[in-house]
Amino acid sequence: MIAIEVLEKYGALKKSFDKSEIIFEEGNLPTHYYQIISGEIKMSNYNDDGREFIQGIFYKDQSFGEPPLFLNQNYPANAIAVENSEVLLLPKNKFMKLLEENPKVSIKIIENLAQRLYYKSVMAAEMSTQEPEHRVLKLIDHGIAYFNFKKEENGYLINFTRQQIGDLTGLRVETVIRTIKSLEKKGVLKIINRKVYR
Amino acid sequence: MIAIEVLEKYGALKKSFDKSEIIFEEGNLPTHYYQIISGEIKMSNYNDDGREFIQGIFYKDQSFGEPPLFLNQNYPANAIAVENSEVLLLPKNKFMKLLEENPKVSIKIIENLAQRLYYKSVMAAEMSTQEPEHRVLKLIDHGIAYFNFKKEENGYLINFTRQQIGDLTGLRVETVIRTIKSLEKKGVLKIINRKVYR
DNA sequence: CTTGTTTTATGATTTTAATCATAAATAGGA
DNA sequence: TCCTATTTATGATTAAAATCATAAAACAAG
Repeated sequence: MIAIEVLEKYGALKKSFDKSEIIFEEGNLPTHYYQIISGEIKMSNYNDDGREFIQGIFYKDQSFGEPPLFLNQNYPANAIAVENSEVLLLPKNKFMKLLEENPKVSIKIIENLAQRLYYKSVMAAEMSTQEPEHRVLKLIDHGIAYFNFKKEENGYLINFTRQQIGDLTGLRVETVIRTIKSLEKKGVLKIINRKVYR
Repeated sequence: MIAIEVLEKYGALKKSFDKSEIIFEEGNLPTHYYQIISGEIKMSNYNDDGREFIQGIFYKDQSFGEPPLFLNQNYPANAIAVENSEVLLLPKNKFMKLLEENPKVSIKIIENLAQRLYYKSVMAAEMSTQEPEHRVLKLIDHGIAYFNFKKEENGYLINFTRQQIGDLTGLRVETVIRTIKSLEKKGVLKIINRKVYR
């Protein structure tokens, strides 16, 4: 998103997070801008009885957690490293200075937020009104464009577990497993030794 | 959001929409920035069997439909006037010029998008994992802060129909009616001649 | 290489909101 | 003011995904 040199110029520091390590927690006030150098970070909520909902998964060069930073509101979700990851942290006041002095960066931020809002709009409509097959397929097709699914000989490899797909679509693992099976039977995707291709 | 004089300086024109009139449709490419002068606009989707999902409801001084404008993507939803409304329209190229020449406006846009993303994050988590009572209550409490619910002697008047609440939360009217009844019985809100107060 | 954990898998049962049916109350328009 | 459409309301039934139970396969860690 923002060039690393620019971030470092304003005083950003690199920090490493082990797999499963928490980066920030729901309910806390934001203090930094976060941008991923390497690894994979998820933002998610846990409801009253421990069920997870994944707000989004972020990769190299992507930022996360800005909305509450701009609004001075508490984080609505947790950020957790899915893999060992390196993240650049820039304190809020320095980040705001960076923005003021680099109007082009503001445009980049706008485009990024717009992109995420677009994804949320599409998924919200799906999740509220559509049946499981529709939901899962929409997530997968969206993922091809926005998550880092890689094209292989059998199609795009959907490198999400069934559980992750469930947590992203609001479905249960068993339902996802059955849904994917049914989608395969209909020929819209392939399962090759348990991996899903589209 | 953006001062009317500034918008007009860049060539924005006022346009009136009658109740139920369509402002733009899902699938079309954005051409303008829209900001409400008066009235009420909803953005919503219709799924395969005609069921509606309301993405958001917007009032005086609010803008809508920017994400696809910034991304050059098709609108993911329709915009329809809920009441007779007046809207300022600014063509995309002039809007982009305005942004470039007024960095402070960019910050405003960022804050606005951040706000909407925050709402969507909260509602997405609710809609995917929580039971109807939780969902409806979250929408109402969110609405007190962000929709224009007005404080009256009995509390905040939730000026949504049961159907609208359903379309915003992904529930059916009957379920919303029963849920609201049950919430009243628990004492968390009031129903006074069919109107809901919180 | 062994062991513990995660992921995928399947069948049976239950729960819960959707659906269907019907109607009264209210609001809005002619 | 009357008529029509919308909104609220309630009961009965159904359908669909969640839940529960159980297990094999794959993977990761030591």
